[in-house]
Amino acid sequence: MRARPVILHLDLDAFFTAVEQLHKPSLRGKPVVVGGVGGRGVVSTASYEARVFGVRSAMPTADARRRCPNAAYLGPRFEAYRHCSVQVMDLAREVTPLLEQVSIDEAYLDLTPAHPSPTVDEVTALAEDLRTAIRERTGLTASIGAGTSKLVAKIHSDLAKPDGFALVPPGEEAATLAPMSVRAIPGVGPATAARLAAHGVSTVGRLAEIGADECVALLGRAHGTQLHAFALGVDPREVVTERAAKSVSAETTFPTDVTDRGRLGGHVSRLTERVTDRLRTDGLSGRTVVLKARRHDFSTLTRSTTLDQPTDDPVVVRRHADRLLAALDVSDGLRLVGVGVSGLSLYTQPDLLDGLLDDVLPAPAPEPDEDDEEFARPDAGEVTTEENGSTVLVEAVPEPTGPRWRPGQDVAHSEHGLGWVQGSGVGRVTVRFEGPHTPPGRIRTFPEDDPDLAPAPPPEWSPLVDDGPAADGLSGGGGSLDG
DNA sequence: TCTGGGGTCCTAGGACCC
DNA sequence: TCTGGGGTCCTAGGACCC
Repeated sequence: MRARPVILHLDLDAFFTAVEQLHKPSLRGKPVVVGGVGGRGVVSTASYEARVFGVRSAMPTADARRRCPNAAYLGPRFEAYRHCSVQVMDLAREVTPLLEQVSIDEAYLDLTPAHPSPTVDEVTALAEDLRTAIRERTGLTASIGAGTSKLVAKIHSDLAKPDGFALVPPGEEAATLAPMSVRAIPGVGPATAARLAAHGVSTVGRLAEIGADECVALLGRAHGTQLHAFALGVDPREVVTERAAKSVSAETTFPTDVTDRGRLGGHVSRLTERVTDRLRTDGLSGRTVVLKARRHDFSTLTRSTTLDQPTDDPVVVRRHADRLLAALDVSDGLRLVGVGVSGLSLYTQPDLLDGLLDDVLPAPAPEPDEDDEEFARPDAGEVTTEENGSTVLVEAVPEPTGPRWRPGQDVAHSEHGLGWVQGSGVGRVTVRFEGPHTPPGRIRTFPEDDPDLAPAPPPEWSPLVDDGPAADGLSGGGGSLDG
């Protein structure tokens, strides 16, 4: 049996908004919210300045705007976030190769390979050196938790936020967790917490006391067993560098509910395209096609079919998704549709039987497809593809073109240079001209279709450039995210 | 206030097989 | 004629996480 490892949990602070403040000097020290900016958008990340007003992740953006009208509301720029994430993870892998990235801004590090049994002081030095390297090389702040398991590391990176470090010495796990709320345990959400509360359990220590059997009776076999072990500070989960994907999916929420089957079919088509594109990029095929629908009352339905052979063919996936949609009652309107493929494997097999079935159950005829005002689409053409020897007519599926300019978007102007979209509407777009290493920039407004204005790639923050005191909200001690 | 999009894991019931 | 248990696969829904 393996000795207890030392595990770090690395978590970037308010990651999306931190990148925005890094790239947009005028937003440093100000409330910033990244998320959906449309009527049904929700908050992905609120900067610490916005959290003061009660803005939180997963809150409807409309609610956030009421609480904090003066914040900058920006759509996400995933390309920029991914780039920063890669830089951070590369720095972390210099500490240990045994790194498990769990999301764009989070990773577990097992120190064992390079440091088999480090002292508390050594772990502290490694973690603080990594935090310093991340700040100096990327301009971002990270929090780190350390302990003998993923559980205590994760809980303590959270407690260390923002821009901090927290360590639980070996042997002190259970005592450290005991006074905490059960909600501190990852996996205990509102429903589980309510169940436990109904039985008088609100702290981790109390959860440990009630015993495994009662835990299982309350929460089910798997969840109950694991949660009781967690409450005792026991977590045997290992850090693994790679994990195989189990499913690939895409979904979209409409600005207003949709009842028209033709339009729903058009969306299913585009979603299918996105899913199969990603399957093919990753060299994956899947046997189960899943259609997801959310109704006007927010209830969610899923319908699935499992094929004899795995597929990555958009024609095949779309045909099954269409059939699943056709069997659904949409008369009350849907607010969301999604398409997914699961039961993934690494290879593709020709879909012979599926082609035969197609002759018996023809796909519904494509209906005319108009679109919501917010997603006006260019004219759809038609293409034909060869499938199993017969020619099938397939509706061409152009991506919906969103509004031309999105808040936060990077742009270049032929005369004024690089900047970002502050807002747009009524035929105009407002741009602030600044970059990571300029002072806060000036605002100019242009016609929406100004030929001198074009989308631009994300800017890059570089440690080699000195911003100078005027624009420098980031260097030095705490960074821009405190408070 | 009215709820995104990408995932993972678990449960439960029914079909089917031995 | 009535009654078994276990295992696997499939489908649907729900909790949870970032």
